[in-house]
Amino acid sequence: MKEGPDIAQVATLIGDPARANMLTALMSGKALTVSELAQEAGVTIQTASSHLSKLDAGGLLRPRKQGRHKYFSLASDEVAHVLEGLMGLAVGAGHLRKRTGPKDAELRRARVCYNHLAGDMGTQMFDSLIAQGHLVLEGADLALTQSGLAFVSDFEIDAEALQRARAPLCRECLDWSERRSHLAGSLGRAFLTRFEDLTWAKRDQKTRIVSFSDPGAVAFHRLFPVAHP
Amino acid sequence: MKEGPDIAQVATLIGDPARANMLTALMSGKALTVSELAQEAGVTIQTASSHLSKLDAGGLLRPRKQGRHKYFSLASDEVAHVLEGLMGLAVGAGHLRKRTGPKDAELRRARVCYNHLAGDMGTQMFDSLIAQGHLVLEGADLALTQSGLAFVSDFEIDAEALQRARAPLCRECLDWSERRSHLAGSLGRAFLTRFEDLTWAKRDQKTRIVSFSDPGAVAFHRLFPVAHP
DNA sequence: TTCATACTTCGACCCTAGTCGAAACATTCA
DNA sequence: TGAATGTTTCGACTAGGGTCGAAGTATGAA
Repeated sequence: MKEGPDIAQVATLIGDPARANMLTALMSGKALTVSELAQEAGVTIQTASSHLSKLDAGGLLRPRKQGRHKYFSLASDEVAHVLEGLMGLAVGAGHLRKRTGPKDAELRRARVCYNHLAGDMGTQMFDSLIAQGHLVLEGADLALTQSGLAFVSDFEIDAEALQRARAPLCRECLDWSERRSHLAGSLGRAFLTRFEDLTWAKRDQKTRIVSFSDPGAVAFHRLFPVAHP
Repeated sequence: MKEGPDIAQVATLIGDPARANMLTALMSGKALTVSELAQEAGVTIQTASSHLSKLDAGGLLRPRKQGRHKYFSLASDEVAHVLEGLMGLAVGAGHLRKRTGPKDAELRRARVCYNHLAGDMGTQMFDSLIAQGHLVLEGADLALTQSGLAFVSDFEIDAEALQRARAPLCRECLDWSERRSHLAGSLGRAFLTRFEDLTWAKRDQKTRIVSFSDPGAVAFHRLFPVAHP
């Protein structure tokens, strides 16, 4: 009956298993080529190409051509956010791909959500920033306080430069494993990058797992203490 | 490659146009029947029933059976949140839905629902009983508290006798004009009977309208005060 | 009881959309 | 230039699922 800009088109796009696998792989934040995504999805390159052009036409991807390679990444934080939300619903429905394995535990502890830190440690960081008064919830929005600005500067992140960019500095992202919020936005990205620069943590290329070194984890917990660990 | 929850299943669920229309209609927060949702989606009732059972199995809906009606609402805020995100991704504006319900103002105000009071005054009574602590929600069930028992006894209703009968004492009933809960069960029936005995109200046999006398309405509102009338 | 309403299940039709092989197109390198 | 690699397009096949008619079940009304 009523037609229009419906959520069905976008959801159908995400709904195909091959495309969902591709999008999940892109949640690592890395840009991947057609061949790589074909392997992730378990289909041939021709099929993958077809899927990717559809995802691109649907505005979910950002393609970048480099020589004879074509790199795809998620179009925006909003896309990643929706995907994370869908994962939460899938977990709630009990539709896990496989039973909880060792990799699953690592994923729950710390993983990459598009380009920022998610999992148990992600929510810990978020909670700690809130508890210390560095971050405040202003209605639906998230804002960095004065003390938060100083805290971030001490950690050698140039928040003011990030603020000048048009991308939102702080955003809340709902965690599918923890069902709680963690920090997204350009600040969330900056934190993860900083962790890597300090060699506190390392991203696994194949999975979305973020593995902290022992001294890195200690430093992390010193920086982001929580009341009841 | 196959880590994390399977977003494809839930996305496929949302991806069908008919189901997407249903979910969009439910974004109003109201509970809708199978027939209503069928009309919203532009499909037959059989098709709608099939879709709704799938959405339910996927954990996206919360069904409530009410006599020969079956009301569906979104399962949680998380579902609504994801749908909102999908709408954001879909280019273009959303569409407004037409409203449903009885047109007659008298029916909206007070009417008989099976054997108990429904309509605006019915939900007022329910809300007031909850607010005064006479009634509590215990999970999915509704229970009369100690103070509620005294309150009912003061109103000369023998709740203990009703409790001995096999019919449930308290039941939640979803209002078809207010789309909110009111009191059903044998206690709900007893309340309405008592209103009639006290000549506070009179029920019209043909139209289901319950008409309160002026002093009856005053007494009713004194007995069941609400915070924001 | 009998009828009416609301919903579910069954069966069959049909059509979209995912899939891959083959081949064309594009880019880099020797 | 030609060979190698990466990606896209075309065509045909096919499975899965959305659709509705008809029959079946459940609840309420007369």
